[in-house]
Amino acid sequence: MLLDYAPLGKAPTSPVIEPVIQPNPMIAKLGKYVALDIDDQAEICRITRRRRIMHSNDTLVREDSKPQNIFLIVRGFGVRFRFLSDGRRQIFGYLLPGDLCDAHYVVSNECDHSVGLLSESEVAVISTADLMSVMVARPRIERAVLMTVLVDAAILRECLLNVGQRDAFQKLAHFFCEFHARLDSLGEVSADGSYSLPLTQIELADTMGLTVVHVNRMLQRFRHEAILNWSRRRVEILDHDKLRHVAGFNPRYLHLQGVKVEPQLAAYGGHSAPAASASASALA
Amino acid sequence: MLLDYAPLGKAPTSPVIEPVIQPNPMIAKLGKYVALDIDDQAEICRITRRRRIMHSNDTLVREDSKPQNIFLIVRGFGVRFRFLSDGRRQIFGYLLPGDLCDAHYVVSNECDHSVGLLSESEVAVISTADLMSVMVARPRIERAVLMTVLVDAAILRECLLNVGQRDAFQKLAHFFCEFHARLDSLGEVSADGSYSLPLTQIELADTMGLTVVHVNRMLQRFRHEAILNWSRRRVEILDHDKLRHVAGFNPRYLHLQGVKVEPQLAAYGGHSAPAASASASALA
DNA sequence: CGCAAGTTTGACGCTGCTCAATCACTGTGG
DNA sequence: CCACAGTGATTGAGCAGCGTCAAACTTGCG
Repeated sequence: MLLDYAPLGKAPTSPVIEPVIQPNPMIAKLGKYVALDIDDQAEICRITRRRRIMHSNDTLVREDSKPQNIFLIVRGFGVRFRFLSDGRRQIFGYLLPGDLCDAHYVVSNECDHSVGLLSESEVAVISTADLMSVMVARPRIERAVLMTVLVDAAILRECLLNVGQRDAFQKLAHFFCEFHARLDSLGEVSADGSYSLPLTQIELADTMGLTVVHVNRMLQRFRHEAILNWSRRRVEILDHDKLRHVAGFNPRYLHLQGVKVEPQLAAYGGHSAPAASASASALA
Repeated sequence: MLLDYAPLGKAPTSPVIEPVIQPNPMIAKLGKYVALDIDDQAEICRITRRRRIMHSNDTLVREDSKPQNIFLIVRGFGVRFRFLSDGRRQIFGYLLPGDLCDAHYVVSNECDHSVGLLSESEVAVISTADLMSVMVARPRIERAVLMTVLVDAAILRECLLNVGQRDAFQKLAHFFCEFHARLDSLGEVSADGSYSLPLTQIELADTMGLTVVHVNRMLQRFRHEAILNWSRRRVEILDHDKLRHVAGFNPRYLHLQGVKVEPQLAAYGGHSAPAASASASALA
């Protein structure tokens, strides 16, 4: 459901999409939930201007630290996780372009988990103070952030269901379905249905509460049953129906439904000069 | 027990603490995160005025339905859960007095899970339209709702860690620690450290992804090791240190820290000076 | 080229599941 | 007042899914 805030800018003079200055994945993401007006978009551009290129295995946020900054994934792939004292690790979820990592510090600036990167990534560095003041000044942005947090929670619930109730084979099937859906909505799935996933089997194991050895055996089973092929950081889905069936997958919880944005629109969901934005009109 | 006085009649007697006539668990809860002014509180009272007494096993929200109302637990005990097609059930969490069930419908009014009651409960019935408009009109309330959603997500992450990484004995230990902490912050733990928990072993099993049989055996082990006693819907902690040690429990994720409110203050909105100024400065 | 990280394989064993029966408690109706 | 049913708790025997340990192999990278 989208809130119908009236855009404050003047009405569009033509249905033609305005020229775009800067593609901004945060606008693309938040715009899925709330129709942002031109000033909202400008503010988002402003606070996400500071960019940094970071590398695989870099840590964005360390557990127990009190960061002054919040990060946004612009390009790349992040993980949320926590270690137990005995070395076991639970992965809580993955961050894709447009994902904020994370709004959580608004509650308490002490982190209850770490965030790392799984590939070379471009991140926007947002000062917490900036984000806070923008959220106070621009209710639509606060609402959109609330929405993303709610969707994250839905993903987390699904993950809990997965880890708690399904067997190893089903867990993996569900995992691959989820990433297919999420990456597809970002336009990151190739025409042949394959997608790149920069994880190791260790991450898969730590996501589902399994061991690497067992994950490996299940992957072999997927290959053997001609359902799916995982190799060199790429997932190739051979039989999507069978995969969905094994997983019992229902993408509803991802809340990607009607709002799948065309790749070029998503990329250009950014700051446009005088009139209503592409994403706002797509959502009206 | 909870009567519906209008709080507007009395003026604040001091510049810091604005007395609230009516004990309202939603105010108590939201007030932990954001300093609500007297008008915020009045609005909350207004939208939570419609009350209903409901029974154990009643369903508040059914998966796939499109509810027009959001419920708030005033007194009692709720569960969030979802069934899989083969009858397995995952419990996502429990709702205690003050908990909203749930803000989730703000994103999409279709529910991805059900909510039921585990004891006779008093619930406030809030129309989604009311909640939405109050959140738009009163940014502090929206912020506070965002906070509660973030805390819920933190609880969910901890639960995932629990289910994914710990063995059955540790899972249960952690569960009992969490409820000790949450109920303690509501003043629901007796002096001897015991608390009432209206669940069956079936619920415990469906919470941790175990079978009833195994849960039962673990409970016997807790008894045998003189750590904890579970009988007739009551948890009696015999050795709190040992329990915490087994669980590896760190209550940080609950975000109950400084803000633990004295029972009588909780009734009055938790609006004590230091906590209020702390969260107020966060908003400034 | 050589090392480190990740993947794959095999043997073995434990944690937790399945199935199935019995027991305890509570509320119901005759 | 008791028979009865329904729900939950408890027990036992047997077993399998997944973990552990250990080693070999493969890939990527400096």
